[in-house]
Amino acid sequence: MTHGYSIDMSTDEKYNPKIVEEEAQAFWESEQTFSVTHQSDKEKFYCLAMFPYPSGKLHMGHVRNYTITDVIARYQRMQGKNVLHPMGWDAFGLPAENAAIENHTAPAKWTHENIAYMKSQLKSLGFGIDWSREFATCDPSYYKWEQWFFTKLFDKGLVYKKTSSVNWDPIDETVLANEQVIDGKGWRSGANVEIKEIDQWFIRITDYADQLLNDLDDLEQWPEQVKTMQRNWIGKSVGINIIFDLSQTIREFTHFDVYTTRPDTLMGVTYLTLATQHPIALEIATLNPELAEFIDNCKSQQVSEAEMATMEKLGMDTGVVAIHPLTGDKVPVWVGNYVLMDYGSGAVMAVPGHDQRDYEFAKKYSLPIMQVIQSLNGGGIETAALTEKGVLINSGKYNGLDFDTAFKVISEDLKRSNHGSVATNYRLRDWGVSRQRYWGAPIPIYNLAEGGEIAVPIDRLPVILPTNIKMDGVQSPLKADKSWRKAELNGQFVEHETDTFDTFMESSWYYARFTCSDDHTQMLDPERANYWLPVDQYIGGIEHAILHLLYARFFHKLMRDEGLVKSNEPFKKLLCQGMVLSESYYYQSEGKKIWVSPSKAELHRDKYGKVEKIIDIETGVELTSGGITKMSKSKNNGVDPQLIIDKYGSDTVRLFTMFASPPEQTMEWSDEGVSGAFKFLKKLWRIVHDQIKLSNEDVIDVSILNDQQKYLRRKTHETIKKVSDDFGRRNTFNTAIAAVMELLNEIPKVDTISPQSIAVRGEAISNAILMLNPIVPHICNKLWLTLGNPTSICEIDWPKVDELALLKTSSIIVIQVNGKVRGKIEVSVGSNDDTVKSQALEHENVQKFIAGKKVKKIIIIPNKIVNIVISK
RNA sequence: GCCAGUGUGGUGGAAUUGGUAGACACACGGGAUUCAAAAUCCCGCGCCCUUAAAAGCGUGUCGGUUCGAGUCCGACCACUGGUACCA
Repeated sequence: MTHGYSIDMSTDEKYNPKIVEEEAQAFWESEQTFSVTHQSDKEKFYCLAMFPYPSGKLHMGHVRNYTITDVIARYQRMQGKNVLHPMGWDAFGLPAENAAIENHTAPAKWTHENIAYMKSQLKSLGFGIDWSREFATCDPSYYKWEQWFFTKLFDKGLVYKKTSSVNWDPIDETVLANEQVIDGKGWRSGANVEIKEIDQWFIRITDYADQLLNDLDDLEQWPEQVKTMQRNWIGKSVGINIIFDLSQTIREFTHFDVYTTRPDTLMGVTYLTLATQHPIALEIATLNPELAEFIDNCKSQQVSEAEMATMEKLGMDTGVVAIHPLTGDKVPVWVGNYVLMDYGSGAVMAVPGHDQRDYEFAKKYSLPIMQVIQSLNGGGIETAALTEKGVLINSGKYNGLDFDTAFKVISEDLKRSNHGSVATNYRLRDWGVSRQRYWGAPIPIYNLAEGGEIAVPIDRLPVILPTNIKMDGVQSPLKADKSWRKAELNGQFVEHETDTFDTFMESSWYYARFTCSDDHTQMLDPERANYWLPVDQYIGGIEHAILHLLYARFFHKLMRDEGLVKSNEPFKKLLCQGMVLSESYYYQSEGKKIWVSPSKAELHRDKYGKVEKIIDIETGVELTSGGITKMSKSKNNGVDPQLIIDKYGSDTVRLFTMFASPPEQTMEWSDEGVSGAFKFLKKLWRIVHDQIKLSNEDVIDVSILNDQQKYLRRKTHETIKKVSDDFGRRNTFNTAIAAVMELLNEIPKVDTISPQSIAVRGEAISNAILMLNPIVPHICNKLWLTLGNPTSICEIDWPKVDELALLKTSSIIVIQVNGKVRGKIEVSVGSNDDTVKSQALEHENVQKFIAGKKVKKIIIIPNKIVNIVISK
């Protein structure tokens, strides 16, 4: 270590984090402090962090996430609750396959090594975790129950197989994840990625769309932004399915459907667009080589929504026309690359006058644009589509109708002629759970020789993933292993399904399994699951706001309907923490940016403390700041938590992480901030050791306290009040820490001689230690004993506010003139408004501003502000 | 593109319900202690004018509501997360 200590301090008075932390951790381990069992007589609190993917070692995001969780868990424990704080591993996934190819090892080996290392790191950070409940999702004893549950869903008809699109790498002959497609090319092969249609398994989440939407209203302790995102994602809309007849029959096709939420614009339809894979489009293409070529070219695109929405929209006239269901007019039918066959009916109606994307498409291909809605401010459609709702024009008998009436009348007319009906639609699509990958839970299905599928019988579960394999990056070892695929059922040959589950399956129910992970006879033990669930506080990254949280909510409802749990929702209170950022630095070399780790950058500041020069300490090269960005490999700006733990100890890392910013915001890493946190812990250590030297036996007698002593007592209890609110309700640990720092800064203002002063100081210090305990538990564990307390701080309750200590006799009131601060006065608490008014008007500086002006009115906010409003 | 956020001193951030903008820290400057340094302690620290006090300006930009706006409303700019196969 590079830090010095006061020379006059004896050995045990030095703050040595290594000794203090090892001692505390050994104590918790030997006492089994954090192992819990369900006790129906005690109030429970289930505190859960999103479990980590075992990628190798902990990163700062993990440290932040698990520190927040641990602080809340320890705080709730001090409230006397039975706190469950478990941990496990989200162990299946793509990175293990990539690492396996790179290192020529099996994904299982890599994963288990990572788990062992990361577990040791979590222990060294002093998190109060009940490790007896630990599991990894790649354990057959875990995914067995997931497979069992899937077969239940299969029996209930909630599971089905259908064709859907994937990114296909034609060189590696493999399916690519969206993140493996870079600029339209496969990341490994560099081949142009194509869209391919394959058969996949789906779970009917859309059957639960209404529940998932409506139950959001019951989640009072979820951030509003997350609920809004989920509502928009589910995207419930009421519209009309409209049938367009073809003017001529194409093979067996006489018509097709489109869905619209704007039937009021139906008279403005000037063309219709089919997906390139629409059966009618494919049929027309057999006789139209030009169209066939267009459709073929459209294959070279990706499946991601962002890509679909931003790519150039291309289309082609099929030459076929459809009949407008209201007017009987002929409407041209186009094929477009921006309509996907997977979603909805694979066809859309285009109203370029009132939809911006249609407008741009119509301009590009010189298609007619019609205005059928009148603008409120009289605007036309010369430069852009008019998307607001309004009164219908150019719509024949519908002219003059507003949106609601037009919707009703037009839908009735369509219904009468059997050309449409009102329909509720969701943006949400069914959950595709098939992955054409190896490192996942095998989907428990037998494919029958004569076609069709059945669920693997319960007595044959789990379908075990072979782990002794080699990966080459081309084909999944599961698909390649012919003997694994073979199976026999009732004397018939059947084949195991070779697709594995989406890893969101495992992360959708792990929180429930933690309540009873030792039960190998059933998926969940109802007694324990219903005692602990729902999770009282769930904590994880905002990046999971939609997918993970929606799938987990869905799974919970599925488990409820299977009779496994009683609650409707899995997570009562949700906290989404922000990302961890750090400064990045680079220099230019041969036109390329070479990124240098922040640990190698030396900052030179001017006399105002502003950075004026950055030097690479290894090469002496001058560096440029690349800004503060998310810690990443590509910018070489990651900070390894282990290095900081080794240098300063876990308490310093925990303190800095909690102090740097409130949990929901992004957190910026700063080496100076870390050493500041360490400095504070040394100060805390010294304050306690100075106090015990004062050797005082007196207890506080409130009747004999002087003003100074009363002030410190009030500060102590104000701080307890604030910190309790910050921990329990607001989850703002940064302001809680700041409040304790303020309290400690007040202590030196009280003398060290009078016994009552020493007692009041002692009260402030003891409470500060208790309040800091959830954040920096190792040092508090030690200092609590140093203060002479006989029992461990783990057994002590959270401090209580003495309301009498909070009473004040006077308060400072700000005087404003026309909203600007012009002075301050001290008034006794309970003064009447007239007294306050006259005192305010007499204030010398205020007089300067109101002299010769007419006072129009005076606004009084009790104990805070007097605002004198004068004419200008 | 679409959905959801964020923007405050040199820096991280505070201001919880529309009521003193900058708490608490970091950095920096000055001082004490020291043979010297580290560590520690004390003082100062939004900008501008100034010996000082007072005034003026100031929460991404422009506009609005209000006695009073960082906070509410409208428009815009920049950045971030998600966008269904990264987890």
